[in-house]
Amino acid sequence: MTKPHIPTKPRIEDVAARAGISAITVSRVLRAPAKVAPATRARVAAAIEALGYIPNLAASGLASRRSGIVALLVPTIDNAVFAPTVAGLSDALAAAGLQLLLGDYRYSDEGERSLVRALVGRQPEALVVVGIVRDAALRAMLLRLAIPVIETWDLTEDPVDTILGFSNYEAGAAIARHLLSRGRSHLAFVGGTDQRARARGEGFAAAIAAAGAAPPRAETADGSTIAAGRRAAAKLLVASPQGGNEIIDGIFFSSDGLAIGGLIECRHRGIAVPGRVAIAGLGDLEIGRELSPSLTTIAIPAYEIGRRAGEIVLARLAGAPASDPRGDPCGDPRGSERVIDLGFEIVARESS
Amino acid sequence: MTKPHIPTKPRIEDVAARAGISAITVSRVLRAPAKVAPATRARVAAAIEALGYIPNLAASGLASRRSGIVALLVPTIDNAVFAPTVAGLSDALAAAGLQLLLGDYRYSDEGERSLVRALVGRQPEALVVVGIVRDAALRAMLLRLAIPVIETWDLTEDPVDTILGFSNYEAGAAIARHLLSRGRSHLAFVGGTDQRARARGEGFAAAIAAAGAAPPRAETADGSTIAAGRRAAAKLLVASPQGGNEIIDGIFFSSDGLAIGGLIECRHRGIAVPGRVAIAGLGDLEIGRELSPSLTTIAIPAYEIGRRAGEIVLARLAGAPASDPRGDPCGDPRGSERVIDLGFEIVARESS
DNA sequence: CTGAAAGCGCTTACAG
DNA sequence: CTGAAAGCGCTTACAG
Repeated sequence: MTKPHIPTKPRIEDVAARAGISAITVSRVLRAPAKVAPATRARVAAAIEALGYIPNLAASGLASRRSGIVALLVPTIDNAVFAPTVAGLSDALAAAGLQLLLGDYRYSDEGERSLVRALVGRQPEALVVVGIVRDAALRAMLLRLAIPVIETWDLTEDPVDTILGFSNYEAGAAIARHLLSRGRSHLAFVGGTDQRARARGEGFAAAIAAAGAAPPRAETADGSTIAAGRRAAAKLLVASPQGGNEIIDGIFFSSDGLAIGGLIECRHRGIAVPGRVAIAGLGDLEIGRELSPSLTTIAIPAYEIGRRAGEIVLARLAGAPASDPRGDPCGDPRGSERVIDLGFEIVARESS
Repeated sequence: MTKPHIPTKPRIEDVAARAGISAITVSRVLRAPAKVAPATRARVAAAIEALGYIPNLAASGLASRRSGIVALLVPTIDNAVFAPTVAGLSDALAAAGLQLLLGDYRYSDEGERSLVRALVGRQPEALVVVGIVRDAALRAMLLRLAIPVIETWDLTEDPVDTILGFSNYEAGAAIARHLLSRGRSHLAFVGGTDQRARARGEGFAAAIAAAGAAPPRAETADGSTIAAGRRAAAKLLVASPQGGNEIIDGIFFSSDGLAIGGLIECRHRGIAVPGRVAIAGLGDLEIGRELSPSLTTIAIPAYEIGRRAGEIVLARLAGAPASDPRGDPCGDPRGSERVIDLGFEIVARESS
């Protein structure tokens, strides 16, 4: 008596043979079990179990033209502020059995292009991007793809498809008004070079101009580390030769990581916060709440952005129409919005 | 004169037709350009460019049996300590054109099983896991898969295939000895419920026992948040009814996030660190270096773990043999090591 | 240096 | 409720 042969990598045919039926019925048990007789279903299940069969999702996706993949493009995975967005998206998609293919382009334009090509090659059913796709060729490519493309963490009037987030420009403006309302008049901005940080800086400067205050000084920071924040703060806090009039009394850092560096640099230099200088960041990291002084920040609904992006993807895959790119007010009333503002919140704490 | 039709989703056949050659030659241009005549290559490149052709990687993987995917399984993406490992792996794989498929099982055993099945269904060429695979059925499945499986962030004598990391048990023991050497005698451990945190706690307790000191108290923490660290610290710092003899003078938290919570709870309660209680964590987060007092911690080569894991995967895919599971000392001398200890480092700072 | 044939492991209509 | 045929978009030997 020989043991039945168990193939190392069983295919659907092996399961079918063992269950004494055809491959197509095995496929049905996996995809539409209600259409299969209970007895057959049980035999197939037993065969799957016995063989340890795991469907080849690449083959399945090729045949069905549904990959079961949603691609997510982030500037960098190594930034705590995006983690909740990834988690929110992952939660929303997991419920529908969709897998997340994560690409991290390290804030490089060239990296973004080649990464999108690599991700798109996997035939994702939708693409979620942290940020706005600016490259014209890339936009054109995504448009032709005809899959849902959800841009996030920003707003624009002409998204590729749908954008979901908040206005970085308005966030910068709001924190400027907050600092001005606290009596600060010599403000500075510390930000990264990415588009969102720049927009925050522009809004910050615009609100200051609108209030008639002195234009803000600006320092560039690499990344979102505490060390980068310290370096930028150090440059700003060196007393200028012109004297007291030029002394900065409020700094907005484009992210909490940088702002914490600012807080720490002030402590090291014996500069009182908020006594002599007020400090604010963005992201509402947990540590900012716990420091002394606690950090004023702009809270972003990061998890919510991810979750809503996932829900929009699911609705679209389930057949909801894309919104009308022409913005026709008489268009299909079911057409979803193209621009969804989830807002932000100024969280005033001890540092301002 | 009609414009040539450009298909929405061009296939390799469309490119071939436009270049006036066969599909197989297009495939060669993509995979082995040196084998194609330069003139042909140029025509194909022009056609690819004109059509915006992006190869279907699912079809390509199915035909070639090489998916170009490496799967990475992490307990949670929402934990800063693993981010460098993801980055290191991503860096190593990107150089070889391999894509990272990231799965996040949220510390749930059931989630781990179903996630592994989903990842494996994509036919990854290797699997990297943060942690040790303990589930016997899962181990058996991975063994049958016959792909490289690299477990990380821990050590064990019987990895599925290869393990790369450090001894969590020894890390706990080392930090216990450090605290004892600082004259601390009433120690406590705060840790999560995951396997690695438990191992750290066991090593901690064992070293304390070996030194003849009082056994450590232990508190469980959920996750790795500052808030969880504060809660656990608060329980430990309540003076016990028995009086001074029971007062804890040193706490090891299984991660820096928790330890920072401990630091903050002490500050709120007016408990001197390290005066009355010493505090230590694990992970060497940037913030720990900058706090006052700065945080004593166990530095883990997290980026290095990811990068080395990637290099091992690449070597194996390039044909390096798997090490002999039987550990035969006379076996193939090229066989790579099964257990690679990258060590850890006690970073003594002000908090201890 | 280039191509015709076969096949990777599935699913989609279509029949019955 | 179940199955035979055709095909998803590629690549692998094999020829020439």
